[in-house]
Amino acid sequence: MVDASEQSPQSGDYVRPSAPSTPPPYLAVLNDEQLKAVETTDGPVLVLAGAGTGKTRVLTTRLAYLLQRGLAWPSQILAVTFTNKAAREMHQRIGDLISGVVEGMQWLGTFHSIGAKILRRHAELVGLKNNFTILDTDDQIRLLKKLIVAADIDEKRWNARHLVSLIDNWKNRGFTPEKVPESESFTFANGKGIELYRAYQERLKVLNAADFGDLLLECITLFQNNPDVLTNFQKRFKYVLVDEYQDTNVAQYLWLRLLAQEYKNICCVGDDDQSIYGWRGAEIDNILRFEKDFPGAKVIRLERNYRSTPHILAAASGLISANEGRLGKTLWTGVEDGEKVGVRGVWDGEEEARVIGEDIEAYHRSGRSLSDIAILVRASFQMREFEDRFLTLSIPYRVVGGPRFYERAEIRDVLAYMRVVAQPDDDLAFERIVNKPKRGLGQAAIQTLYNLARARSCSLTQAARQLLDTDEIPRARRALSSLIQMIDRWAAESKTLPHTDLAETILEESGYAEMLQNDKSADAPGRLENLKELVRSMEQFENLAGFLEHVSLVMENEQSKSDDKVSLMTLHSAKGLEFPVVFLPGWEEGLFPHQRSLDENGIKGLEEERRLAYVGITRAKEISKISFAANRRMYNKWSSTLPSRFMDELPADHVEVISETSLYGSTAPNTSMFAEESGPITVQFGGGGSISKSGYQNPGWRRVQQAKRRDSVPLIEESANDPTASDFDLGERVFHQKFGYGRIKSIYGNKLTIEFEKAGRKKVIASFVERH
DNA sequence: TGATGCTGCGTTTTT
DNA sequence: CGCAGCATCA
Repeated sequence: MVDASEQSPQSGDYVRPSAPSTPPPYLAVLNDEQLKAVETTDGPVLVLAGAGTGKTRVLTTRLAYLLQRGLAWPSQILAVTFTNKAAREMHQRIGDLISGVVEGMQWLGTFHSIGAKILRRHAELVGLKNNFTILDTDDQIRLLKKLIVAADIDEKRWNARHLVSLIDNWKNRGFTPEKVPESESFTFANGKGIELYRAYQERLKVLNAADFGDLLLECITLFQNNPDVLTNFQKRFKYVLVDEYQDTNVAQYLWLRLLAQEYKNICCVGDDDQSIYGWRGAEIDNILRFEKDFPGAKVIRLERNYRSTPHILAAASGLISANEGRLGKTLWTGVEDGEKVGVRGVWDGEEEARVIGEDIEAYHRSGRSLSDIAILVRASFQMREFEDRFLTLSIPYRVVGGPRFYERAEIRDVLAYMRVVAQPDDDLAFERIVNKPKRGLGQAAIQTLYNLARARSCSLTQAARQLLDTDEIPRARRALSSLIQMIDRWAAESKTLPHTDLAETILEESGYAEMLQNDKSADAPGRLENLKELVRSMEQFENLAGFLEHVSLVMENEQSKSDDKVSLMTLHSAKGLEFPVVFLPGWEEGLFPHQRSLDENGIKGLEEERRLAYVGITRAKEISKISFAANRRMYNKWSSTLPSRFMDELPADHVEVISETSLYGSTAPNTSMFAEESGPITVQFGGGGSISKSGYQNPGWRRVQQAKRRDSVPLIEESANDPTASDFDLGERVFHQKFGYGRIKSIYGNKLTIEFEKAGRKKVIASFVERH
């Protein structure tokens, strides 16, 4: 075990105890723990890398070290990441460290790209051809919809989207149809779920296609059924490196374990406190269990933080310590002082946006770049108010993680043409283009095609070829024939023609370009422009297959970071980023932690939400400002909200209450600083989650419990749209816990303006005052 | 084949 | 409330 005590917070600069005679320069920049993580090359290693502790540096240096010490050839190292961005960054940085070696690193990439690579080499062993298509969620839904209808199941009751997530879930957990547990077999359409899963897998084989889950699961199947193939890979990979291990799912774990079996030199880097993707299959237990899963594992903690100020670190650490299931780390920094984490209550979302906007303007005036500033929200609907505000203030901003290029309809259409050319059995692509542009191949013709394909269990293009030899479809025959001829011609040309030229040919000959040119709608020119962009982007690829692989595996969403703009994004997409100034709005019960997370996943959900909060705070280098609104409009209904329980979990010493408004009173001391313990309390979101069993005892939590007990019926207050909804009258004399006696001057929904005898005019929530 | 009206849904998102 | 997806009709 590694003892963090070895390096005390005081020893900022240190001398390594037994430095090798000539330490390579790239090792000299590491601290003790980092160095240990790099030099511990034998056996399983878990590097627990807290936020901002130099994780990427360790990963890349370790790679460089392995290579430079001659411990492995570039081709003998398997290095996996989750995102293309991370893979690219690693690639880049290794190249910077040692030139000329990166080209040989064929096994550096995302789980999915490497899975696809392995699968393509041995596709025939799992019933695919090596040019198989990779389907995205959209394709999956369309395919499953058909299977559901074909199985005579009411698609409205049991919708395809739901089944897709079930199947994905099974695949994430490493279940082929045979292995799905009995207990889960009835979760869809009274037990037909598994049948559909099986039918879906069969259909994929006919279509010569794999979905994302298959890229790993089929790999595992391949390894299990073909020991020789597995052995071959095991012997190849002398070293295995895994980034963001806390995000791995069960299938990925199994995959890794199989591959690392021979040498057992597996190094996983991650942070259990930053596991925020449980909802899409990430299994936090993978990292928690590491030492059990890999006997003899060494655990190295990176705890020195190079990003944030002590207050920010302490606030985040205090918050996350409320979680039970964690390995535990103590982050520290050599940096001195800095601002406390700001916490601010506002009236509503609009005010929140206004106040943050003012702050941003002030920071900007005092010389900060806008690109130093980020606003991190829990849910994307929160972005709107900020966008509105930024527009009126003309503050330039960028939304990170918007709609994606490859998801646009016109792009998908043209890609479908290319898919059919590259892989004629790709029915989903064929269906997409068969009558686009319109060529008179309507419902009836397609149905005939479809029936034949099903009967022969072949693909649509194969069925089409057979149909053309008959008199089955007299009317559409000519159109179908010419379409098939076109596809054949393109397929032939694809062997000689550069793929960009082919793309242009397809655009012209298919009539797709013409269709857009004749389209008079406002966005048609933009679509054409997108298509040109698509063709341009193909240039950097060697061939059509390479390009298509890229498209299906890389949902690129790069933005030029160079402009000076405020960043607006969700907490999820902020992971891995850092900003000098971070605003964290919307810390309200029900929104954050999100009610749904609590309802569906109980305490596990709550802990994941808390990790999300931790991720949010730790994005900040210098300044971090949290806020919550007392009222929030969702789906155009006003609701009063309670401050997030996470607010209560921030250690008071590291928090500063910013109270420009006298919303809840300004003198509230520490922990339960915002809540009025008196007065009837309404909570926005309903539902009694299974979390009530939890042992959470903080004030915020207790308040929610109280509220639930008090009025067991409606937890949702939705009357506020109606200006007369409050049961107070104008001019009525009321009493407020904090402000004393006063008279109501105006009423809007549950907001009252009251002229207090001592405190003056204040806006308060109706439920916080009582008649007098 | 296109337009129209209705219903249901509304957290996070990569590959 | 606003939107997407569907069904229905002309």
